[in-house]
Amino acid sequence: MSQVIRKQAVTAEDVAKRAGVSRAVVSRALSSNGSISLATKEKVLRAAQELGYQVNFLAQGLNRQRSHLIGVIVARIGDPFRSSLLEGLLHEIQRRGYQALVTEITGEQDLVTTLRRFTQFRVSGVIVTSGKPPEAIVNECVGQQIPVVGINRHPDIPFVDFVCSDNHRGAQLAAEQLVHAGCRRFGWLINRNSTWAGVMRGEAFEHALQQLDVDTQRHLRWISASEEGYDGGWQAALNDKDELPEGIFCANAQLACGFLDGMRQRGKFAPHDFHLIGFDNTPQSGQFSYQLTTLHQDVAEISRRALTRLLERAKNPLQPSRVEWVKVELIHRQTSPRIG
Amino acid sequence: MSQVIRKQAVTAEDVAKRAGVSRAVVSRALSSNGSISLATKEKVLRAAQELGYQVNFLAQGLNRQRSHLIGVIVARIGDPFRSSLLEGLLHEIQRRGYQALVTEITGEQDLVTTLRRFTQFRVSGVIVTSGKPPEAIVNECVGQQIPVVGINRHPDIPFVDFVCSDNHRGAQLAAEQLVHAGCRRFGWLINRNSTWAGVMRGEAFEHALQQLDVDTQRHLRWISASEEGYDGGWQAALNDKDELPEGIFCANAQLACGFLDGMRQRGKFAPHDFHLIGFDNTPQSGQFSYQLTTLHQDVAEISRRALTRLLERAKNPLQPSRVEWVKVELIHRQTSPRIG
DNA sequence: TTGAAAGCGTTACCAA
DNA sequence: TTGGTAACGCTTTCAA
Repeated sequence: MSQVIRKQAVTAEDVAKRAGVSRAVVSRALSSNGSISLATKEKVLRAAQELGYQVNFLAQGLNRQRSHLIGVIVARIGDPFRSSLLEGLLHEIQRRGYQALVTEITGEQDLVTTLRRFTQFRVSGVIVTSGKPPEAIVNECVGQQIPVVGINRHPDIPFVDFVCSDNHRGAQLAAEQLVHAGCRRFGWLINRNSTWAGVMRGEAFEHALQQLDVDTQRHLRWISASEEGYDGGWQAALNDKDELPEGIFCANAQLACGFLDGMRQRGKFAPHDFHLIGFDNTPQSGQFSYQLTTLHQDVAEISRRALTRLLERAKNPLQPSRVEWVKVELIHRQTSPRIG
Repeated sequence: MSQVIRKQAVTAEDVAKRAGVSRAVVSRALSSNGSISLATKEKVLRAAQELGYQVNFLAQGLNRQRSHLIGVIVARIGDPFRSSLLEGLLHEIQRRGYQALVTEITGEQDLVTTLRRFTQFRVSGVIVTSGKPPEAIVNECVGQQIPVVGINRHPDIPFVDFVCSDNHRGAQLAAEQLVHAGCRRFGWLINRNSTWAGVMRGEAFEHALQQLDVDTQRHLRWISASEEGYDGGWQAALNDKDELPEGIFCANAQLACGFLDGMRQRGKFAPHDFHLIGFDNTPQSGQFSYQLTTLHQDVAEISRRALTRLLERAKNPLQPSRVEWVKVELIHRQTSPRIG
């Protein structure tokens, strides 16, 4: 039979009493901070165990001026890539003994509110995976010694670190694959109001094609989607009435899947009628119905690096801003098969 | 030029000094808790504004014995339905002025750790979307007056509320659709170690078929997937060598998409060779390549109800456990088209 | 090594 | 209506 016993939480005071020592000793025993004899330490730990003592993180954080919380800013987690990034971050945050505070923002203005709220909780760090926080509010964080790291964001804020997939290399791999596959006319598919990462991939793609002697003025065409995600790609495929390029590179996976489906609807198939390479390598892109050739973003590695940067900067807040480029890998699937 | 000014956070003391009042008055002015004259209130608010004062939530929480945090337990957010549920919950939590503490668990044993950690932050409530927490630890929460609500979980813990999609009604709608579409032999696709919700859908499906005069002993067959998600469905389709049922109901969307693809691989297509109805209505199920007929789970409504339950129970912790069934809707798409 | 005591920033009770 | 003050539970300095 289940019994609910209403009880006050056990405090350090209780443990101290039971172990016959002072509150201070209890604190030392549990935080291994300050000297204590092995005997008393064990005595205290046993007492704590017996009483089921749990530190009150609010009190601890108040005293230390820092909680064990890490704030994470996300957006549109319905998007498979974003949810897998969040998953990676949660995993890493928890692995290192922190607890994630997650906020989903829907517009840039939410960023200020959110960041401010994070500071009110005295977070140990902030991870921004979406939006571009105004420098003023980021400086408030920096001023309060709260490390901030941006993921796949434009690295242009002092004292903030950035971890990005290597878009440059990714675009290069895509360009090489398409050129070697024999494509001569190219397309670059991206939605309006794309993120910095998307824009960068496009520029890098153009540059990489030029390096491969493609006359991008004549043979590279931009295909613009009016909205983001699957629907954007779908619409773009249906609306684009110009000649279909032979090799298309796309800013992300969702857009690519939508485009692929839109083209199917029009009776055009990859790789027969065109080649298509996406970005992200979401689970969906590997499914039977898509089999999208794509650049893989190493979410686990990105997450690890983000946390490492955060903890590094906590130790040394004023070190110069660092940018880390995480390796990407070309996954060969049906929409642009491996050559040779 | 950006300037980082290192500064201590502004405290209520600072505001008090500036407004020429006591700390206590500042607290009242901001929390509208306790009496205060309009004049002084405005004076204080102005001072707070000028100094950019932000309440320290750690201190506030310590004093009030309750933070503005709500703990959310999730798993496998790579799964589209789960990420959209999380999205709905985050939205609702933020809308009500709380902050979400999110933990992803990978096994049942993480639940205890997580729940305990939530209590250490003195959360205002806990939302469990995955796993089955041991009653003992839930009772610890209840004992500390922390409301707990389960989503799509088996409602069997005292003093805990539950919000579930109406699986019973969903299965009934599916059965009716399939029967009316002329199916005579039925299949029920689910993965081993399914959640309670999945199992319930299966039982309800069987029951609904019986109500429609189907001899389920002879004409309902279970198709079991050895793993969950898309891959589970895919494998099930490839491995299942018995006669293909005419009408198949599936425990969730991912499994259904995988099954659909696996069948395609085998040269079988819906709705030509069989009908298929899934659950969840994830974005993917509406895409051109799947067009899955499916039961829609109203994530927004589920989230709203969950929060409402939580706040209700905070006021009245010992009220009897409540279960709310949220309406589901059959979305007619290609894998089992609307009849007539 | 240990304990006393001074915070950490709020809130809430109780007098005034 | 207001201000003083005692919590809230923990950490850390400083003496002992």
